[in-house]
Amino acid sequence: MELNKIKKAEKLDKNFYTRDPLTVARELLGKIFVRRENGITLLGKIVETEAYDGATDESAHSYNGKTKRNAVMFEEGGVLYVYFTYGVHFCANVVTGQKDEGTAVLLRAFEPLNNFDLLAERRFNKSDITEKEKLNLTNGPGKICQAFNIKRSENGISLLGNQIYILNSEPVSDGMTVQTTRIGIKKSTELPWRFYIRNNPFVSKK
DNA sequence: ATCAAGATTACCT
DNA sequence: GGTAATCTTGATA
Repeated sequence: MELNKIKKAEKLDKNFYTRDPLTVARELLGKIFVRRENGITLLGKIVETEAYDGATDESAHSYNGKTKRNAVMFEEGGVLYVYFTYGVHFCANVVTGQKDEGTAVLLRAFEPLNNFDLLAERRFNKSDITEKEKLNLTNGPGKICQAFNIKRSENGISLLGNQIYILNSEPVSDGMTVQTTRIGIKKSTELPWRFYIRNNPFVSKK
């Protein structure tokens, strides 16, 4: 079965994460995000990402330097940066680069691969969902965190541990990769730092 | 102490 | 297409 093959893939290592955020954002497409809790393993294929770089990018949380909120973003690549926004949602980022650079990749959408009942319970308070609702499980940064139970307590967690990590996969070809401008920001809107897999139905927006 | 804004989502017309 | 929901943080005083 396909899932068994995925589970045997290798965990992405430190060297993957300590590169620049644009490269990591591009290469994270197609990789398998793993969330383990209480013996349950949730799997999601990463289909949409955005890069943020505090050095030049006014929309990055890290642009104005380190604060209590964004401190994790300044750690060495390979940890998870989780923040709370609009009083409602959490968003999860993969921290990239070297220590004190303040770079990260926002995880914007997954294609869910297993445990659809649990994901549906968390998102819609029911396990039976329509095909349309299935597409709405993890097609946005806040939805990912709700479905995969990522919250404050996961901020700063290492991606090299066994609770949350990412598995390698075949690279997504250039032809299947779309690079465009980011969503939901008001500054640095011209930067083409968003990546998604072409024609994937779980991407948050065309 | 006060206040505005926010890397969003769901629901309304 | 418009907007309410809901709360934490960081800036300013």
